[in-house]
Amino acid sequence: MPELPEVEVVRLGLDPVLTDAFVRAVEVVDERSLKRHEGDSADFAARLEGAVLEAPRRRGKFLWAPVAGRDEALVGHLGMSGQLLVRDPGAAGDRHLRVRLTLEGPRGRYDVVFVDQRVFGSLAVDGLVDASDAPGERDERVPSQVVHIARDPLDARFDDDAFVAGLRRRRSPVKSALLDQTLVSGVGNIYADEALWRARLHHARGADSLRPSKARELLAHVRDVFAQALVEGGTSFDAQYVNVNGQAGYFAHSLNAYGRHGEPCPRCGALMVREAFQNRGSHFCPRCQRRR
DNA sequence: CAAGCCTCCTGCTTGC
DNA sequence: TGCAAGCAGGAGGCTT
Repeated sequence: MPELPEVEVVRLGLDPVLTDAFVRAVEVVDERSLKRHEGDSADFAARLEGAVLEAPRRRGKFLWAPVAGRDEALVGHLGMSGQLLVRDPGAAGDRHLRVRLTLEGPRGRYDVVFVDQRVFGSLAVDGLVDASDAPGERDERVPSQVVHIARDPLDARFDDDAFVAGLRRRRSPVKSALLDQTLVSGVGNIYADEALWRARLHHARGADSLRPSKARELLAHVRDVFAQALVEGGTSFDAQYVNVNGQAGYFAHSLNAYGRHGEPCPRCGALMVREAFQNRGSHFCPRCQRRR
């Protein structure tokens, strides 16, 4: 499931293809993939055709490429199963192709296709609005549908103190707080379980019961696991997540908690457990992640 | 107003 | 063997 490291791998792959690229054609194969676009597919295409795109940005799991000279951007979210792939022009064979962009850029002619099995992801053209949160800050504009998303821990302007304070104000399980994109963005079910395992925290532990030092430690683990996953190209299961060239990342081999139920804890050897938690699965070690 | 549940969706896995 | 229920989960809307 694409979380921050996977989305960042996609952004890095799109950068040379999208930056300064002219949009020659837009083909919407499945309108459901535009559910976050305000107009219809004709409007979506009209706003992009003839436009020039700027370098792709990311906040949390949202990606966008500003349209040069306009106050709007092409926005993408991969949802559960979305992929943005770079293909040769006119290439066929993508089973769940939803949208195709035909581009002409400094690096050549490419199609960027949006492929999405489960249709939880989406593309849109959305207005850019000011999101500066520091005095004197300039050019901090994000799509309107991203305004409520918090900065992610790899953002240079992420405020560690505000995160620690915000986390400890929550009267919810600590995992719920980690998954709340308005507190910290980019964390999904996999990396939440990994960070909690590294911090030896039980997912249901009350966020407000964490000492500031523990909250800070948890944030450091989120950063570490993100950074390591990014280096390893992200986490891939069954080719569900891939980079823009269709290649799988190999961080799945480095997971310590997620999907490891029934196996020994890599730290203490106790059998890992999977437990239903808020409509998802939580994977943890019952010995070194005590609820207290 | 925060917290948590439900829904969107498809394909693979499980169970009868 | 075949079919259907179960399961996976990001995000936003809705309820409590």
